Amino acid sequence: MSIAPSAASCNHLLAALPQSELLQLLDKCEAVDLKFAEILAEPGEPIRHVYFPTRSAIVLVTLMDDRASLEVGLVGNEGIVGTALVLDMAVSPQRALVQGPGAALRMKAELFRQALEGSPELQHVLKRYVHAVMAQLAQTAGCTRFHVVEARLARWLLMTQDRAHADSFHVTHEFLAQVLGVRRVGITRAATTLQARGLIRYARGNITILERARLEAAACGCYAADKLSYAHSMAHPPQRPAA
Amino acid sequence: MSIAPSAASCNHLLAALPQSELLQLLDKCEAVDLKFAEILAEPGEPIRHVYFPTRSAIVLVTLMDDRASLEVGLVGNEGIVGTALVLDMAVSPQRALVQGPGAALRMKAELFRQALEGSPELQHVLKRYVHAVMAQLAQTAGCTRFHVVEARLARWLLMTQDRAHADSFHVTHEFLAQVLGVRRVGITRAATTLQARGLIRYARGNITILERARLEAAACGCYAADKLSYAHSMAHPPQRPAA
DNA sequence: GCGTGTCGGGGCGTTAGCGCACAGAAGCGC
DNA sequence: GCGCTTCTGTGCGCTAACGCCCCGACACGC
Repeated sequence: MSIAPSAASCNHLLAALPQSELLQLLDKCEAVDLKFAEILAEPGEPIRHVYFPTRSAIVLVTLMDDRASLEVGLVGNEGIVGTALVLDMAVSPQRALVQGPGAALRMKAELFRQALEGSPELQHVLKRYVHAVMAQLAQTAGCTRFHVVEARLARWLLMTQDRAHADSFHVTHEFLAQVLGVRRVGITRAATTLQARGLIRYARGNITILERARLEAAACGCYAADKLSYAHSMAHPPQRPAA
Repeated sequence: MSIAPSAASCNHLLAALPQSELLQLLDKCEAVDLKFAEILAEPGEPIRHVYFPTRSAIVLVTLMDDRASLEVGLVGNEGIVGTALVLDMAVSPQRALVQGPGAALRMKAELFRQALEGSPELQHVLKRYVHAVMAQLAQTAGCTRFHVVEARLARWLLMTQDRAHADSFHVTHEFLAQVLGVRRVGITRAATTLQARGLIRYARGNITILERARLEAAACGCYAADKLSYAHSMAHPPQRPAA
């Protein structure tokens, strides 16, 4: 099975690789179609595949006591699911849950590990991505602590839009509550306000972003901070640090 | 200047290295004595040195809008300050602040980068440490969201005790408030309760842990979870993943 | 058409933590 | 010993979010 490099380069990490490396990698990948609510990894369990989303979005969720959970990462076509492997670990620390169904490339963990070992370029790109994830994680932690639900919701919608590449997508209040670590009612309130202000529209799980610019204004600064930090982490990805 | 390997191996990461690698590394290190409240790194600024604490503790703090800040990491003799370098990045995403003054080894960033490039062993150990840090970051994010100040304070004291290797250390309520991202008064309340229950004692910035076992019971499960997760990440550190 | 499940909305009392302001107490320099 | 600074304790009103429970509305399958 052969995957067109053009399709693969929807993923920014893959796109950052030199053509030759990319082709080698694609040889070991298979194209998959991720279904909504599919679980790609469970905390404590060995990682079987890594995923390069091309047109899909995955949330990383940390599970606390029983009912409580919290999003600690959002992966779209700028990233990869399975960062633990980059850090020489075999098991996932979080649950990876498909939120935006769609296309992704996946690769068996063992093949990925080998590819990594053989390619300093790949290592470099992925290490920088891991750095971006860490920075985002720290930002999210602060955001969760200090910002109100409405602003956090706005931020999340923007981040998702960036990753889903669509103005509208499927997410219920219930799901958002899990992700943001609040009650469903909290989401309802915040979403109602945003809708009343004409920034979004939603009905039965389908959310549409109407006015992106104003939604950005409604979000906390974390959204902008994240973008900046990501851009900074991934700047000049094809170069080795020695360069 | 030569540093005794015995002193160096107070740091778990260094201790995990083969003797030959360790000696090479120590050659490029210098022993320093970190002062309380010293700032080792600022967000956005290039990292000048990495630090291997041997008998000191450093907090990593993410700065939000102006007054607000939040601890996102605690580094003692199990870790290193400057993980960004392991991920091929040159700048620190957070502020690194000395909380427990004491001895550390430090190394110029450039020498460290070279050492890293020349030693897969070192890379391996550090990558696994980065993984542990990430896992802890996710845990902390959830903890900050869901757990009450008292439990979080208990957890923090335990973690600090583990890193400071002393039953008593210097931290004011004000400092703790910054670190846990709450008001000073919130700390006062929680600390008063813990003191009334006989778990700790404090006076003018000097906190003493009296009953560790009961303090562990007062802390949220995150403390235990962290320990487990760290142990898991650092298991078999000297082996390559291929082994 | 009708039931059933999913989704969104509302109410009500409770609570953890906030912001602010002030007061006592212990250490430190001079 | 005096005064300043740092550290800790208290009071008060406020608010974001909680837990719980129920209702209406829409959608889909039969």
